Amino acid sequence: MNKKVRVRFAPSPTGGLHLGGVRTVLYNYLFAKKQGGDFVLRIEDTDQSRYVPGAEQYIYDCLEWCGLVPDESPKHGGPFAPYRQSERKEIYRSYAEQLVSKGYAYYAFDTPEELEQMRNVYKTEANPSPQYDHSLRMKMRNSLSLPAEEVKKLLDENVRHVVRIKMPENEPVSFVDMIRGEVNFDTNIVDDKVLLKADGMPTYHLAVVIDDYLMKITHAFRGEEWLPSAPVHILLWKYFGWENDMPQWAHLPLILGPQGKLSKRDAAKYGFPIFAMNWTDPQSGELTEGFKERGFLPQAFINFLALLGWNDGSEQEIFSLEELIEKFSIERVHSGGAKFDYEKAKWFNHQWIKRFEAGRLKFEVKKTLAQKRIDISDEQKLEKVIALVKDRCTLLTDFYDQGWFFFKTPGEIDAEAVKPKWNEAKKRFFESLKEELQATSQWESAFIEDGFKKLAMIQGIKPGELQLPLRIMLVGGKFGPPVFDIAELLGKEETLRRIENGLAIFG
RNA sequence: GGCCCGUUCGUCUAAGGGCUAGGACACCACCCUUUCACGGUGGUGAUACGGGUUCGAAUCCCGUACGGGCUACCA
Repeated sequence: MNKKVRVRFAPSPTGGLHLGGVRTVLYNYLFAKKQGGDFVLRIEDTDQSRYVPGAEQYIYDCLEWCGLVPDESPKHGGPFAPYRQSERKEIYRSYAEQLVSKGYAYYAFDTPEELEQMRNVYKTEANPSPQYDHSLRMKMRNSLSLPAEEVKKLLDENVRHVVRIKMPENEPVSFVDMIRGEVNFDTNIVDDKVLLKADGMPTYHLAVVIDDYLMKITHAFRGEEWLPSAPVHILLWKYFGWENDMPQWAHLPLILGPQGKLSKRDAAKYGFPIFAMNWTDPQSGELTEGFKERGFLPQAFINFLALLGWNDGSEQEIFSLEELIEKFSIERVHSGGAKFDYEKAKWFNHQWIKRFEAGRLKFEVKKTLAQKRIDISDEQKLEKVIALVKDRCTLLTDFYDQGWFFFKTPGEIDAEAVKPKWNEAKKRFFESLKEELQATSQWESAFIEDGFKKLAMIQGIKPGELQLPLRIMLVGGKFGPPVFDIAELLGKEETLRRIENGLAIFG
């Protein structure tokens, strides 16, 4: 009997979607799709104090850009709605109470101040962060330590309280991680985690177990930072009596920055993006640039993320999403963290730009140019420009630097590159070139080059010495594709105009 | 401090007991190119350390070191 594969991702709408998050989605998605299963997106807004308006929509936007569209989500709907945890409050409460009545959890009435005090009192050098656990719980104010009638009174009076799991003493917990193999813990080292907060919202620990169960999740992938709390989740599955339905776990390695874990500071310090798309914090107004806006193609973004911690064992590096789905295997995911290398990320983008036909890039390039106030009316010309310059573009934004002069007459001209070697003979050459081009009816790169070289020979000047001045006249500087290709694309009229301009400047 | 996870060129990684440890990014040189790139050829460069097990260890085991994560009414 094969259960249909269902994997889930549970982002919290607290800000930008970073590389680690996208990669987790990607691996979830690849794993599910490979087996014809479902990719479920659940919104983890269990902490309303951290909820950022707009962040949920932003997550959908990022996933859509990446091409990783969920089968079920608050936005897309599905058979297990609602998928937003704030809309499932009642469910969590009743399950938490079930746990209390079974004796696996208890009510705790300690105030934040009392918890703070506990931590200060029991803090020692050997134990810098004392935990609310089996050794201390009887010294705190909860339904285990307090007389039953007092507990009842407190509950009747609606005194603020939480539900905590009662972690057993000295009980080994082990599970098999799909990436790491068997992982063992001792329950002594984990504290009595809060399951239901005083505001009635669940913590991640409770929500993840209940929702994975109710939504029939078969595989749960998440970041390595969750490994230490895995025993809490394993125990909850057991306490609810759902052990046979527990998903298989995979804890993905972290993505690291140049010095330790990848952070927004790294992004600022080293000048590379860490979010999929631009994220503006609605509170501070602070903008963090995304890969999309930096000029990445989603195919390249997905490609390099997939390879950051996984490979198919061959030497292939360029994969489409379809190929990734076909070749992905969780067994080949690394257990060690991977440092993010922006240079390599750019290389992937370059590869994708090169492999795409000009027509396929047209839409994106047009947008990029529009941002630099170059509006395209002639789409055919744009396509030709793209075909001509794309091999030298790493980011989509490079199309501006490589191609703006096809659409705009250069204002500033790098005259210094020409003037020192400028003379009467060269002036005469360009004047006669102008006349010859004027007269020609054939306007094609090879033909122009041929005429140019013949004329140079007649006048006794090396063509090489004349190419740079021509280039400067046409584009304004020492850059761009082969100069006669530029002339062809520019058209006869514009080429002649720019040669005239150049002659006026060089004298 | 405690617990957990990890460790192959600078970076991402291949090699799951057996050739001179392979590839990619980056870097360097040469070629191509009378611009800048692309491209081509070649080069520098790694099994953290110490013990075992074995005819044989990057690979299995133990210890050490280093790195990372967790240790919240955050996820």
